[in-house]
Amino acid sequence: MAASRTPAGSVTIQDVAREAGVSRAAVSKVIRNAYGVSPAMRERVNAAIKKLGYRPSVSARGMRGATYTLGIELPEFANSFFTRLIAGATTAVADSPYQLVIAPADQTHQEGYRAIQALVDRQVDGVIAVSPMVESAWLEEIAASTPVVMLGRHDASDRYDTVVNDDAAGARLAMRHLLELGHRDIAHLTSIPEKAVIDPGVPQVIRLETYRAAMEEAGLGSRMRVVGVGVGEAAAHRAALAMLGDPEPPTAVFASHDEPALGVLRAVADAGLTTGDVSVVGYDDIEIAGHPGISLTTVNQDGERLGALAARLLLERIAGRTEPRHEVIEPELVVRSSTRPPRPSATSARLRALGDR
Amino acid sequence: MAASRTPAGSVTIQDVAREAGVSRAAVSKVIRNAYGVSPAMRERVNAAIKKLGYRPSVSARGMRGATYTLGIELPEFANSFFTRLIAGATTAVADSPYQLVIAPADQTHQEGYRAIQALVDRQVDGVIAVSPMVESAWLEEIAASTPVVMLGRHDASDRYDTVVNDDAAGARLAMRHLLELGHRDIAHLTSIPEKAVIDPGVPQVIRLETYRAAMEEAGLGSRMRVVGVGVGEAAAHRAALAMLGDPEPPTAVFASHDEPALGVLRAVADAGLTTGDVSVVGYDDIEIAGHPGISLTTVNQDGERLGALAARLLLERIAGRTEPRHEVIEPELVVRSSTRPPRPSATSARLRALGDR
DNA sequence: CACAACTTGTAGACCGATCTACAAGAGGAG
DNA sequence: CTCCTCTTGTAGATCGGTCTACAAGTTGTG
Repeated sequence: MAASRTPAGSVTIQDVAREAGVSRAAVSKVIRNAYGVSPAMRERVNAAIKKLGYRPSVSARGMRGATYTLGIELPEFANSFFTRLIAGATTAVADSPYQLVIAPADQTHQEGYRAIQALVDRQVDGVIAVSPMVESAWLEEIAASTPVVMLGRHDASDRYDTVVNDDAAGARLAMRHLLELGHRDIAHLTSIPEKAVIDPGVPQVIRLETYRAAMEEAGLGSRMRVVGVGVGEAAAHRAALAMLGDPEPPTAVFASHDEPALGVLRAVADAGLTTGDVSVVGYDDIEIAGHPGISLTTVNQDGERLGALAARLLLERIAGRTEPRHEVIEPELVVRSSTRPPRPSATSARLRALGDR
Repeated sequence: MAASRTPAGSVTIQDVAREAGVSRAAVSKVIRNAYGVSPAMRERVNAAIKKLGYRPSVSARGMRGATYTLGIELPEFANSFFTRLIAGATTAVADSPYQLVIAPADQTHQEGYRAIQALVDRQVDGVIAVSPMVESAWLEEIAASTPVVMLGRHDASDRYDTVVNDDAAGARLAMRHLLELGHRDIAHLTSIPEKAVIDPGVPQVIRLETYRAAMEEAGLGSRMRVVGVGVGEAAAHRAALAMLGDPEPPTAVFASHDEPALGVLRAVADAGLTTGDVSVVGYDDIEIAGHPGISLTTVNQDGERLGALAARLLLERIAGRTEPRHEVIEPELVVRSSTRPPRPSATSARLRALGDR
């Protein structure tokens, strides 16, 4: 009952060959721009292709040659930073014969593996992956047969390429900004779940370590406060509300990403406070951060540039490059109105009152 | 020099057959859960599969059978409504053997065709598409060989399924809300570009027509004001700024999507006004709309539900259903603080002054 | 005990491309 | 004119699965 998968309309290379009066091999040569084709034959074949509306089967191609498909594994779509990557990659491959295909991976731990494997199973010619959580050894195994570019990984393997922004530098910018404004009670809200075991080299970990180092350097080691929430705005909102209810709440929060930073902003508003009371810094510079209603100070890592660069590296690998490349992009601090100098006395009094009730 | 595409590690069905001491056909049966397999053989084969780490090649499978791949064509990632669809579809196929794969299509006109075609070329078992712009006739041709579910299309074909929200009802909710607040000068900002020729049946068109009808019904036909901007927040921002500079600016703006509504909000802030001066209503209820800094009144069309429903319909089609199904989801108005009663005298005076300078 | 019906596994064609090896013909050199 | 090289096109193996047809064995029935 199910419709036939190859209906009458489906035209194969054989049909084109018959129409043009040549062999299958000849048609194959023409569509691949291979050597050994006379202009006359090329023309006849192209005419036949056009006339019949022929489209090569990617599956059949994949069995021997290339699929002209690049796979991107993405762990999250809610965070618009990730979607910027796609925009960058899309434009980078726009006038290549390659088609981009995205495999969504849920936040859960195993999903990164599943999605990348699914792409490899589908014979993509190369993979760009954004899961910082998968093991390096496993990736190297994949990379042995399929070119791989990893985004946001600081562990430099010589089997795959990496593109990262300098998370240490970015986090330093954020912390210096808060310290220069005069903040001393600076909390860090990280997307690393409490008590999770995680590779070092993951952006969040580097941002966390940089926070710690900056606090120590400033002689504020005793005032460090790190809250590990998972992924998502909602979790950050809850954690921030709890934090603001503390007897001694922080005067500034540095969040590991913009998304949780939005949650903090929401919590600040919910608590009847403003960013004059509690400064907030994010990381990513997602689109909405610049909106006047949000106006979040954050660290910009140019997502489109990262995505485009990753795509270019992947194309180079496919073209034959084997020496690894590891690109680092410099982040920039974007100061908006979510960060202000602290109001020491008034604020702490007011917040203490809030904590008491 | 390029790495071999099928390295030493690549294990085929033949290897598994040898390891288990059975035929290729037997292994094939086991992995497809086909009839005619004894428990003993199943066990041996599964053990061999596990031992060798065998993964079936999707390309090879695609040549005869299924690829267990569902394709989603998406025109936009910046708009988080679209990404919600993915979340819904992902959960809907989570415990099916199918893998979701997304093909990005740029905003430009031809891109929808290109992306859908790319998916079909890759032998996906079914397609969910969100491009309202592609021609129905072309889609029906595609649908003849590959099951298709269209999102956000009101033209009910009997060759493919559709899932839409009731755009007319949603737009009516928005308009009624503004009218009940007392607004009379209501402008409509639509993502339809000026002077574009577009299928009726496209959500934006239906929202536009509903706006017109509501204005006429309320006796405000002469006060209709429609501005066609393209896609994107920035374009809406520019258009809104121009509109607010008018001698007689509107007291409320109904935008065809949340994204341009954000642009209007930004323009309102830039002009030194608030939503007390100019009310704004969007459509989609994207995540950020609920944030206190934005607090946009909008029409919620449950993206996740739409996506999940589309995926379910697609799975049904793949399973053999041939009668078309056309699902309509009822939207809901979400009132937040971006809509307030108009301030007739003060506002117009102030705005007029603004227009004069 | 003969024959039917069912179960279990295999052989081999097939899907639609790519790609190697080679044949036929054209042009050039000596 | 012969031999060599280069160009142009073809035949046919090959990729890794699926699936049909069938053989062999097992169980049931009258």
